[in-house]
Amino acid sequence: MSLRYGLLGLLAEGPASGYDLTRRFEEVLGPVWPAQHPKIYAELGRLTTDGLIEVDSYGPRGRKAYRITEDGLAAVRTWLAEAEVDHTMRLEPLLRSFFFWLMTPEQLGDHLVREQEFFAAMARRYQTYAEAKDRGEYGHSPQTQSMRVAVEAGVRVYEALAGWAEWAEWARTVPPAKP
Amino acid sequence: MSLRYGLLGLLAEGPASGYDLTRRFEEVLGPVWPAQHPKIYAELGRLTTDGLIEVDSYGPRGRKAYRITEDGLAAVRTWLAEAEVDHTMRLEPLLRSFFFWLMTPEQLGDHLVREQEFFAAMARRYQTYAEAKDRGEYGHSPQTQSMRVAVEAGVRVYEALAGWAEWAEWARTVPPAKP
DNA sequence: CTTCCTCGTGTCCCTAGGTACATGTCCTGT
DNA sequence: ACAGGACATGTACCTAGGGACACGAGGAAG
Repeated sequence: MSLRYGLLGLLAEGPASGYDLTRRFEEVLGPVWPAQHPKIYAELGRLTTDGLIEVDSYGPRGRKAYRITEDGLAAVRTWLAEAEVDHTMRLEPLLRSFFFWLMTPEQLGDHLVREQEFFAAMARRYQTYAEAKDRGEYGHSPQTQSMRVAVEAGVRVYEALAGWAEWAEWARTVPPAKP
Repeated sequence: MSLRYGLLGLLAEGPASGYDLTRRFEEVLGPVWPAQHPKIYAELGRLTTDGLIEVDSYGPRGRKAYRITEDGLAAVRTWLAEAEVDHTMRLEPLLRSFFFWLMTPEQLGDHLVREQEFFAAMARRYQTYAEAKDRGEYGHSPQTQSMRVAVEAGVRVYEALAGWAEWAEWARTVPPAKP
């Protein structure tokens, strides 16, 4: 159901085509909620049938821009305010960490360094966005303020994971003193 | 594919039944990789066919304990060492944050407080595990050391999210000074 | 002795996610 | 003139996830 509300949420900002939404999903929402174009086009069809969105305009190359309806706006708002938050976090790197003891020290060292670098790079990337937003590069609309909040989450979570990988590498190299 | 390797990883620690594995998944791996029993039993069947696990013993009430084979152990090790890490993180609370601007201030305040409490409680829960492990309550086997590393990730990520929710609430109440 | 809970295995089916395939258009640079 | 890339929409199909349904056995407490 989250894809549905993700699309409605994006359309609440203004009309957009399936192609636009696909790009926004991969650029913006990608890391927290991946969605490929086949799913998006299919869901747009269903949303239209349900009257939550409607075609706003037709453009070149068969482009169809959709607009959110009153019902659609009400539906996202209800979801945000009333639907229970799903806190499950599916994170393969953490699943793997349960099985680190099956790796050789060299493999593990390698792995942790690469993971640390990956997470640190992601943290920096979000940090850059955050700074651009704080300089006002994207304006001060409510939407960009929400975006800023989301970006902050990215910075903090990726920094936490980078710190964790570093700590794990340290804990591996310097094992706790045995009594 | 991760469920498959999750099961193999758990079986690498010793024989277990589908029921055991279901409980370990929901107690231990649950927050990072949920799996329900129907999927687990089905995957155990496939793993047996592929010769990666075999039946270790039969118990009361039709209980079947499985044991990992040499091939199975090799398969997890290969996965850990060679398979590309999937970094996608599917996190509904962060998806929602992109759409905070659609909520009323009261709804958002409420939501953020509840989220902050949830994440803080999770962080405390993992902190408790971590402390118990550091006191040596679960021994010092390689498996528990890996578990300790995984738990540390839980503590750090949930603390980061709790801090984020608190920051968001603060940023909401005290908006940045406009130039 | 019976009731109830936990243990224990499994099927069915619907929805969601993801890859591959298919097709056509407009614009830009050479 | 034409080649290549970005724009744009869609179908088909396979796998993964998750809830509902189904059934039965063993053990503990009353």
